Amino acid sequence: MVFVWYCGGMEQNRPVISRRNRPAKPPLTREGIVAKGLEILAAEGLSGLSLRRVATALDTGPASLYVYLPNLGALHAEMLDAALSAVTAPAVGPWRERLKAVLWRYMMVLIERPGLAPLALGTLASGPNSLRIWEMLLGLLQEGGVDAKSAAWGVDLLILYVTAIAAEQSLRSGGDLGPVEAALAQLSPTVYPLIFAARALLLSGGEERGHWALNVIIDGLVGPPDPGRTA
Amino acid sequence: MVFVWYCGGMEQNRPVISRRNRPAKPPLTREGIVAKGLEILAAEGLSGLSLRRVATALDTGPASLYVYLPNLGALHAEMLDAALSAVTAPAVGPWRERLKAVLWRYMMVLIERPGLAPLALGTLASGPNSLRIWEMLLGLLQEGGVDAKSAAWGVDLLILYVTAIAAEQSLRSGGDLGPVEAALAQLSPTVYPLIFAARALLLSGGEERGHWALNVIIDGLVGPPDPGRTA
DNA sequence: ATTCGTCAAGAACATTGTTCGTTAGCACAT
DNA sequence: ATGTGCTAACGAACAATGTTCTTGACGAAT
Repeated sequence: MVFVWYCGGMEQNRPVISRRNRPAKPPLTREGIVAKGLEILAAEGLSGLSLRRVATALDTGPASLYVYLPNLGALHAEMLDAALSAVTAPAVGPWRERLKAVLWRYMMVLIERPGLAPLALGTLASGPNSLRIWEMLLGLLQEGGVDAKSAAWGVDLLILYVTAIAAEQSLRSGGDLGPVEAALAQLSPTVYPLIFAARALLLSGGEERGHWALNVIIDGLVGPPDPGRTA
Repeated sequence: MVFVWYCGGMEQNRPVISRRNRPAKPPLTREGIVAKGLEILAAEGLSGLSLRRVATALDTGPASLYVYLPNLGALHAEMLDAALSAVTAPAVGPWRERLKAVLWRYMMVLIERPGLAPLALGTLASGPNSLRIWEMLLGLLQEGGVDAKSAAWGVDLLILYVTAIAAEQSLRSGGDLGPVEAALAQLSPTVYPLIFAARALLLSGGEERGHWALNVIIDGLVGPPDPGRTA
C-alpha cells in the first residue's frame, strides 16, 4: 500500500506549489470512491450521481477517478456489488422461507437506497457479492427439489424480478407519483371501465404488495407452499 | 404504473400546424418526429437516440422539436406508445391462452426493436395504447376469476415482468455479455460449485426461455393451468 | 543524484438536453 | 392594402455530462 499525503488544492493554481503545506486529505481508494458514490446516491438519487459529483465530493477532479475505475459503468457495478454485501443467508428455517428471506433482503437493499434499484436495472452484476447470492439461490432452489434447468433460469429470473419490483417500489414511495395519479384521475369511465373501477386498488398496497409479489413468483417457480407436491 | 421516474406528459392539447410547406421540406409533425425516433432507435439502439440526432435526421435544429414535445421523456413515451399499437387482442381461445398471447406479443414488440425495452424501463407508458392493454389484461384476469386486488396488482406486475425480461434479453443479445461470460469462465469451481455446475444452463435458452418465464408468472398469479382450481 | 513508475490534477473535447431570442410567414381586424 | 398579433422554425448559447490528454509531483529503486 502506498501512502500519498499530498493533495491538490483548488486555489493557488498559478505558481509552483508545494503540496506539503496543504491540509492532508485521505488518499483515494477504489473503496472510498465507491462508498462516496453510494453516499451521494442515497442523498440525491440516481440523477444526482455523476462522476464529477463524486470527484468534487472527494475534493478532486474527475480525471483522478480514472486511475481506479475504467468508466462510469464500473463505478455503478462496484456500487451495486458493495450494497449487495448486506444480503446475507438466513441460517435456519424451511428452505422456502429462507429463499423468500433472501429475496426480501435483496429487494430491501435496493429499495432502502433511492436510486440503487434503477441503477441495478442497467448494470450487469458480476461482482463477488452477486456471485455469492447466485450460489445461495441456486442452493436453495436445488434444496427445494427444483430441476437443474428451472433452477438456473429461475435464479436469473428471481433476481431480475426482485430488481424490477424494487425499482418500481422505490419510485412509488420516492415521490413523484403525481403524473400517475393525475392520469388515473382524468380517466374516462366509459372508455376504460375496468381501469376506472380498479383505480383505487392500482395504487394501493405498501409492504404487503411486496410480499404478495414475492409469493407470486415463488409459487410460479416451485408451486404453492403446502398442499402442493412435496420434494 | 410501471416506472415513472420520468413521466413526460403526453398531453399537449393545442393543435399545432406546421409551416414548412414552402421550402420543399416536409412539415414537422409530432407523428413524424416519433416515427423518425423509432427509425433511429431501430437502426442505432437507445444510445444512438438523442434529440439532436432526431432533429438532424429531420433536417432541422434541436430547438424545433420543442414545439411539438415538451422534453425528451415525452418523445420516449410517445415512441413507446406508438410501438405498443402492435399489441392486439387475440379474438378467440381460452382466456389463459389469450392472456399469454397478449403478454408474448408485448414482450416481442419490445424485443424486436433494439433499444425499445431499456427505454420502456425508464418511461411511464400512459398513452392510449398502454391504457388499452391495461384494460385488456384486466379483463382477461377477471375473466379467469382472479379477485379484484390480485387482478389490479397483477396487471402492473405482468407488464413490469415482461418489460424487465425484454430489457434483460436486449441487454444480453444487443450489448456486451463480455463481463458475464468472463466472470463465468474464470469462475472457481471450489468457491462457487453450484454456479460452475450450472454455467452452461445459465446462458442457454432462446425463445423457449421466454415461454417458460411467461408460464412461471402466469402460474404464480392464477395457478397451474389444468387440474388446478377453477373459478 | 538520477531515473522511473504511479497517483493526482488541470484543461480540454465531444455530446447531451434545454432555453433564449429572433425571424418569417399566416390569419384576421382595420 | 395595411398593420397587428400569433406562432412554427431556427440559430446560438448554456450548463452539465463522460472521457482523454497532458503535465506535474512524489516515493522508491538504481
